Amino acid sequence: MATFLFKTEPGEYSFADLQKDGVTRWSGVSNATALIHIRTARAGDDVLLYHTGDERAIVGLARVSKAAYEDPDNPGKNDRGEPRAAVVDLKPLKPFARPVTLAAIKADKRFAEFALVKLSRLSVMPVPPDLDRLLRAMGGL
DNA sequence: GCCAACGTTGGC
DNA sequence: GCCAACGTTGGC
Repeated sequence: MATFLFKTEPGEYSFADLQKDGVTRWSGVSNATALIHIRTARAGDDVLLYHTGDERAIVGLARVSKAAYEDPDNPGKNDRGEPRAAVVDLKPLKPFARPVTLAAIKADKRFAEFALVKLSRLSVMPVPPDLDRLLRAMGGL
């Protein structure tokens, strides 16, 4: 099972909103690289939710409850026959006991090659298993 | 508010 | 196909 990191602007949709909703369709990803990653998401995969803007921290753990599918509100295929706009359904698992800040991640050399650090504009990225374990430990999970 | 680091668009 | 101009994201 894979783990991903999804970014969100908490003023638009926060982990608390996800907890309130119970399940949500994660739509609006338009960046080509982010779409490549989200298309690989399967039911049961985990998602670390990161708040951009003022918070800049991983705040919660969520789970993919429905694998990547074509966004019904933005249908169409790309030239490889994949959904042009891919979405997943996401449900909350639990908030981090301690949010893991971007500053803490950047301060740790083990994260030097992590996409969150290297590709600051990428909104959906895979989390390697070793970094996944580290982040959960740092977050008090 | 600024701007670095991208991605996208359109003229050629 | 190249690249200048423009737009966007998100950290600072």
